[in-house]
Amino acid sequence: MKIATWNVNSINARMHAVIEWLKTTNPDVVCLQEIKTIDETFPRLEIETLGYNIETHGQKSYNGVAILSKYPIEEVKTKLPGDDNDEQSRYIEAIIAGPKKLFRVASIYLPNGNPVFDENGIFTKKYEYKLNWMRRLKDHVAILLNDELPTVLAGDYNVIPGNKDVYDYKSWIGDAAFRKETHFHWRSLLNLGLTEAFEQMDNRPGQYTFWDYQRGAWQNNHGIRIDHILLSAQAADTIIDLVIDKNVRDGIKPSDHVPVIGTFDL
DNA sequence: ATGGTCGTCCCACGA
Repeated sequence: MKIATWNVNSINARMHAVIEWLKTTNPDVVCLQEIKTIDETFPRLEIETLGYNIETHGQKSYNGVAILSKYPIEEVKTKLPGDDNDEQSRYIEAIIAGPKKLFRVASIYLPNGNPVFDENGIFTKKYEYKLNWMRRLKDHVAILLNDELPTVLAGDYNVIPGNKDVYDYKSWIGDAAFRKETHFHWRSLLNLGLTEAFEQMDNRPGQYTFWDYQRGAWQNNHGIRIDHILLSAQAADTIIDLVIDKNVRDGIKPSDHVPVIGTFDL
């Protein structure tokens, strides 16, 4: 069972790359982020032709998440609890009826949070929104873990976990992805008992999932590791492999993120 | 030393 996450930075702009990648990689489940379209204009047909069921939680111009699955998708939820005024489409979870058992998957697009400070030196609404979103995610995941269903929480977390996950950590210390407050909430989430798939399976320094379009970041390997697969104990017990598919960053009209793919005995 | 990106949807804004 291959379960992947990929921030595509617009599904409609990325269709050529996405279709090529689906054909060559043949994942069973894909968590997409930044589809940047409403549900009605998601390019369903071409993806369904490749054998996928599709659930989307879209938004005009910004954000938007989706789950693709070769197996039936059940019990879809698109609201992260804790803020009734939150209009941003950043979360979708579902139960997948896999060949061996049921498991849960969530596609997560955690807020970027920059800029951190306003002109008066206090936290911006954007950074407060990020921190609050992380609190809400932790509270919700705590509830999800109660039913002991294998759970795979995959997405663009906009969090650089440690110094080894960025090309030059000193230049990132003030960034919303690397601040101490962000790291505090990240550890708090993991301390629920989640396993970071990359840390369990690989753990090498310099393994990145995002390279900015600007300043020749890809050519200079100025990357950061911000796309993650977090696992409940029941899912972590079944992981066999974890791959960052960095080759696609070299393709035609690439996303600035590359897929992260976990293989599971599920 | 400096400028250098992309997507959305037409204008800046978000990343």
